[in-house]
Amino acid sequence: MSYANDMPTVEKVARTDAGLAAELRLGVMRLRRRLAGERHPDNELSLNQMGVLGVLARRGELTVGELAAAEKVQPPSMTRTVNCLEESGDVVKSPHPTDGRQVVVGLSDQGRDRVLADRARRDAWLAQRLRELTPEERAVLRQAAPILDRLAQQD
Amino acid sequence: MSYANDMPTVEKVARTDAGLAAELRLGVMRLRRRLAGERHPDNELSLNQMGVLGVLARRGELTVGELAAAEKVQPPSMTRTVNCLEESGDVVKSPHPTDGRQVVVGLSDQGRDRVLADRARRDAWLAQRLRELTPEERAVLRQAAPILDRLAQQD
DNA sequence: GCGGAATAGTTAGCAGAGGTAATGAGTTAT
DNA sequence: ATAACTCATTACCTCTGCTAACTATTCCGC
Repeated sequence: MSYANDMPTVEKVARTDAGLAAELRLGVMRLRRRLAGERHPDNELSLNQMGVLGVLARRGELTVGELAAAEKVQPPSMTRTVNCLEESGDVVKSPHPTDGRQVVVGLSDQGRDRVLADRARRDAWLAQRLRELTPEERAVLRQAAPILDRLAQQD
Repeated sequence: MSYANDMPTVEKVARTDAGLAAELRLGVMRLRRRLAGERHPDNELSLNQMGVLGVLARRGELTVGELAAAEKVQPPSMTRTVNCLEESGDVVKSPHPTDGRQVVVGLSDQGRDRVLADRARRDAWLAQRLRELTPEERAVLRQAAPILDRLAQQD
């Protein structure tokens, strides 16, 4: 564990909750920025679009509202993302069978293909970095990932 | 450890590096989104501005280029953020003593006051959530925070 | 059954934060 | 002295999020 030595940016000040909050915030913001930047030319889908396709791949067809809740965005934002995905032919919108207000969104065949191919490329950078970590560090992140997501899910 | 049960969004698929990458990406993106939203009215500084003030508070005066590198953004983006902070009186720009091309950015007294006051408010939401975790979970995040930041730092 | 409240989605408009390309000013090297 | 490079800035564009306002549909109370 020598990584703290050459890291002037994040010192070991995460002792208090406030300190941990600050460190976590910085790390999350920077990592997300890097992730957004690591979008090769062959990957025409944005991070958000990939996120939506990923949720659809995991959970099957969902309504716009459910997608918005899952991704923790407001409905209008999800409408835009879904419209964009529909235009590119990756998702299909269909009317809800019993409730005429709702719209059901599902993956198209193209979208299903794409989510696999693009996910591999999309996560290549991060997966490569993960591979460069020690097994212990990976274990920490493996435990941390669901906690992070849970933090994001809370009201 | 029962949290995985009521979390359909993030299953325990983070066994492979690719799976971990995907989970981590989702968690980071969602948490960052929540963080950006949790900005009370009395907090007039944006997340990025806070980030820059935080770096200056830790590392002292830096040039625009160094700040851009630290926050992993392109120089023009940092110029804009710094200009905004200068306008609000939180940082001071001064010419580099030996190199006329560079611009040195430092915290003003007001900025130094503000970084303390606002950081407390800014992290209140996250700190509160952290307090609701178990000590073990906090320990995981405490280990994870520097790893996340290190992932973001890598070329 | 019908009229008002609630809900789902959309549209319109705005702000923040990021990027690239081109420019200007200053420094370094030939 | 001039050519080449570096740092910061300017100009412009994109993406992604938000709120507010509107439409369409459903649900509820009478």
